[in-house]
Amino acid sequence: MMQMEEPDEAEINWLDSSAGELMRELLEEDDGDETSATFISHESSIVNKLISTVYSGPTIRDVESALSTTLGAGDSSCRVSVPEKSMGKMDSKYTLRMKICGNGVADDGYKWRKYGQKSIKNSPNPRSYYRCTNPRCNAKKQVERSLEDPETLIVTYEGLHLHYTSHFLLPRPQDLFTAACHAAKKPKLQSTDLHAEVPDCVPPEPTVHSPSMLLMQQSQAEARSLVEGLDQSKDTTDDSLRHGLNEDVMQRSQGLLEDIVPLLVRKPCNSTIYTYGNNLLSHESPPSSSTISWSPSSPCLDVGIFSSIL
DNA sequence: CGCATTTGACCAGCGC
DNA sequence: GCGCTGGTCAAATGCG
Repeated sequence: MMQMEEPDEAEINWLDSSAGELMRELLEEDDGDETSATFISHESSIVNKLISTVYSGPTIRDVESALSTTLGAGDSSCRVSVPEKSMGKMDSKYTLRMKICGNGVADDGYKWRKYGQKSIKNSPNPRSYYRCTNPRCNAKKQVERSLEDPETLIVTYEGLHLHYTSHFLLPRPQDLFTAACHAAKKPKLQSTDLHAEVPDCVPPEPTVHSPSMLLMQQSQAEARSLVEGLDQSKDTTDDSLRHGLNEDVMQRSQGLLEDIVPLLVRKPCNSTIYTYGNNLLSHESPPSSSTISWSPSSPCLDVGIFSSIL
């Protein structure tokens, strides 16, 4: 990995301790022999408290983390880079530069509605304004072609996705089979259609290698990784809570990082060479099925865990 | 018919 | 205060 700007350790530590303290506080409110049913009844309050307390939005660090762990080896048809000017900013607005992928659309796993287009001064390329189609979500993005390289899109994300991507709604493996069959029959490209994400690498048959199944496997691996991270970081975590998390996260989580890092950033057209700042990196090893990395000090990914329970 | 996109109008912020 | 610019709104239009 290249030289990176050090994260704000003080902020991370504060957020982490806040999350830990809140979790302990919430657990201490329990009577100790809580059933999973009552655990479920506490989910909303736990999630709300955690979100309102520790979630400060996705950071460039999260984007970088996702990039560093999810991209494998391959061609350079699609690249993602984070401009250095965005580094170190801990707000919810960040800019990505990405090479135009096969279909020419910067699909990122979310469904966006275009609400405006504006020609920008000193730029021959208009800027398009998109808003997440989910009414509960305030996420927005701006897309414009780079002035220097017309094949590069400059995508500025703003706001948070407080919901699942549509593929989260494929709740069970048996449903995935049906969904995959349906997807294979429906060639229309949707921003949420995984065929648009990986158009050349997946056979249309709903096999275990179909996009949905791969995503399911990856998501479950991610969830497993996250729960393990929770296990290790919270020694005082109640067993029933951990069990409930395990069950729920593993059964119902259809991906976690999507709420923070757009899917394209995580899996940009199955490409494997990406840039970060001015550095070009290539990965020799193939993508693994369990690609997410999680640090207990990352409050944003903590939210990923609990939002998956909603 | 419902939904997404287009596009001109409108508004707010900023610099002079 | 005025003009410029970027961002958003909303009616019109297109498409499946």
